[in-house]
Amino acid sequence: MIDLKYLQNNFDDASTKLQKKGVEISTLEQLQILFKILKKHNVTLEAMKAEQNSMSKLFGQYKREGKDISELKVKVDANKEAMLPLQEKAREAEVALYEVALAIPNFPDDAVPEGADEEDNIELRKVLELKNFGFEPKEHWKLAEMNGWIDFERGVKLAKSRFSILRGEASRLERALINFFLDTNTQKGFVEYSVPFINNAAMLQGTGQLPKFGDDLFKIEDEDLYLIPTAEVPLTNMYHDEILTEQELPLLMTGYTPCFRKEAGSAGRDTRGIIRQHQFNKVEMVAIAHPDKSDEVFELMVENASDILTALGLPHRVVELCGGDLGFSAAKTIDLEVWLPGQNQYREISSISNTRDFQARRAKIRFKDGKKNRFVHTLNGSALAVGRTIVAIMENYQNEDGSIEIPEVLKKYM
RNA sequence: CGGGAGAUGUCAGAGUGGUCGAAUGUGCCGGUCUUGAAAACCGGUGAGGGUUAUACCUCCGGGGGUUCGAAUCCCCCUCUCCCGGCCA
Repeated sequence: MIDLKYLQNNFDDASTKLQKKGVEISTLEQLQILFKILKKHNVTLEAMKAEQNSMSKLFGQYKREGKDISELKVKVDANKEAMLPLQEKAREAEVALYEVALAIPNFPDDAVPEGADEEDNIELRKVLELKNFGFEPKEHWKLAEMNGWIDFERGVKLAKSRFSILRGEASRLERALINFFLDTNTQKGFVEYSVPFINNAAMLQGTGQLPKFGDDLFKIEDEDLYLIPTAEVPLTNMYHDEILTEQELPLLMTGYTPCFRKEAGSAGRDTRGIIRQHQFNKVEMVAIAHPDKSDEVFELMVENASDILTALGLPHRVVELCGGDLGFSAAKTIDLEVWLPGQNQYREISSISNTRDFQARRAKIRFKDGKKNRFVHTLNGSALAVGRTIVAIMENYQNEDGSIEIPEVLKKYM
């Protein structure tokens, strides 16, 4: 959630920033009004409560001393009655405020490039030369068929479209990649976790998926539970509603989980192959950092993900997202896009974001800065998306006859 | 899933309608004593919000109710432990 006090005191600046993310000024004006109303109600209500408390204390004292209480009772009853409608109003104001506030995206950093969509993203650098195949490289779904690596039809039979089955060597490759990623991340200082793949609604609100993006989530029937769309949710929310010490920051975490997404708005996109599935595996990095240090941690995460691709011999480019392409929670995002020769294009394989204090505010993750509690910064990034790495290996390591080499660094894992 | 017990400050643990934000012990901080430490003794010490700082509000697992007033009474939920069932 954005800092409502900041919005209150720097309205012009805040609204300029949020226009980069397509937020209407009228929405922000409404939010500002709701915030003022709630504050006003709370101030009067607190004063009335204080009055009520002191009269109640007197009440007990009178009784002990055997004094007459009838007059006091009239006053106390009147005050109580006067509070009721105000309490109701304050409650309504709070509900209305949060309904709007929870749907407002994060401020982009000042340095984030202007732009409307991915066309305006900035390529920072390319890593590794593209390979010259000397023949027409095939797309991964063609290679999957030739090698018997992916069973698309039976995956659909078991669940529905956008589910698939990896077979034999492909399945082993997936297992090898997960281990390779986790080992690499651990060497960089990230602590490995195995977490629940189902989280409750409060956690999904903490990282920003709820309430606005519930349509993208698989919900457990009759329960307050959802399949996680990314390990970012459980890893970040491990510290939900906690106050950390400054010494334990930064907390660097990594974990492998399957991810479940409805892909509600993606009908017709990437329908062939396993680029876009309802269930996919991912190894995630999450960091909880001191606000003054989160930029350093961000660089570490980008470098780590890029190094993994380099170790796998996969050409890729590093792209900074423009304001219009930033996700809901992100203040800044760098995508790593891997080269897919079969598709003749770069495709996202990792996305690393600094959410600053946006998620920390929602999830109430703070640290002790002297006597004061301050919000931490939270960061997340893939290292890496496993399914898409398999695609990239298939397309980049294919031979003319359709056979696929295994990258050198993975051989000890196979 | 069935039966029983429980949830209070760092921890342990009292408190069954007002003087309770909460006894006592423990831990922690400071002091006395000591060459130094330990022990002993004395003093201080819960959390969140809010404020420049005070005031003030909230918090005894969570939510609702009764009452002028709730840790304490009533209802619902969650979690933990024990017993039984089922089970990887």
